Amino acid sequence: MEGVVDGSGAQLVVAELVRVQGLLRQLEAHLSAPCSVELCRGLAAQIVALTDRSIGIATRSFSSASGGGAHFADTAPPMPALTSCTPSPLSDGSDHQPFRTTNAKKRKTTARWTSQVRVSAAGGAEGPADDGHSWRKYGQKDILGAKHPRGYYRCTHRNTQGCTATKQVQRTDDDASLFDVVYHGEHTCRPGGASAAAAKRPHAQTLLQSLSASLTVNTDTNTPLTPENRATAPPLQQQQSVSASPVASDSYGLGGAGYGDWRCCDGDLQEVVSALATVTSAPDHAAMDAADFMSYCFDFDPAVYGGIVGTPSFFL
DNA sequence: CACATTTGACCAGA
DNA sequence: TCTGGTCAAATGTG
Repeated sequence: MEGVVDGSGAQLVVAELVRVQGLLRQLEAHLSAPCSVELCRGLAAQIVALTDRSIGIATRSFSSASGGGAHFADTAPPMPALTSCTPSPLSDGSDHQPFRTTNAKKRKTTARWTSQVRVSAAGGAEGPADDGHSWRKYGQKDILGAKHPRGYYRCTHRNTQGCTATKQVQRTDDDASLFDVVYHGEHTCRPGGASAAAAKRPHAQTLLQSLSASLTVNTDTNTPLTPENRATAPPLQQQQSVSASPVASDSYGLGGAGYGDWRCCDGDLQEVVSALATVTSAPDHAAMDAADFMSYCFDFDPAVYGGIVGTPSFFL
């Protein structure tokens, strides 16, 4: 793995995971016998808080590592979750292009963006590390006030698979080894380089997705928070955890228990326990360093993505 | 030959 | 009018 993680951070993460596991066992014991809902709720809240802390530790540990190829977004903005990107026509109707029917040069609205990350160059390469998708450069612009031009990329499979994902890459002014990468839309094609990394974490996505859904329900309607009903959900800040972790605070669901009107659903606690227990009892989890933990729990691998950190895709 | 990159021009929103 | 996002012809590469 390319990313270098300091040992103290990894130890902290492991220690936190051990505590999570202990709480899960307590919760399991309470669930097997009649118990106070409030007690279970309290345990669940502790588990959530510990999970957030673990993620935060892993993030900080990873970002402070020196010499590695990975850097985390230091100012990751809150990310509006877009369930789909508006397909843009492949041709438009400018005056001198008779085959165009609509205007594709129309500037996209800011609401279309999905994530912004800061990544490092791969081993001194000219651009950021491979992010697992294949991109085709379609433009470059000098940006006012910026030292370096901005490159515009779209998914190579735009025409063959209708994938509308695009990204913008710009070298940062203050550190030439760092790049700001803004992704638009979502990939509807199959990634290439990420497949190997995905194979390393066979069930983490599914488990954490169900965990997220289980932890976050509307207490008025008793319905889980889903991409479909998210539009009617309360403001994002009511769903966020108090963790300072950029990953956790940008995520829906995990930090949702106990905050705002969206609380842990008692009936789903068993599922939560099962999901968290599986994650924390993952093979060799005790030997995981921070990077491995992040890789296992979230949909990215520093070795593949060069340290990209955004909202895990399954939270979008 | 197919595909990717470069680059000047076009265009719409601010 | 300025700025930034996109187009598309020209060019490069394997």
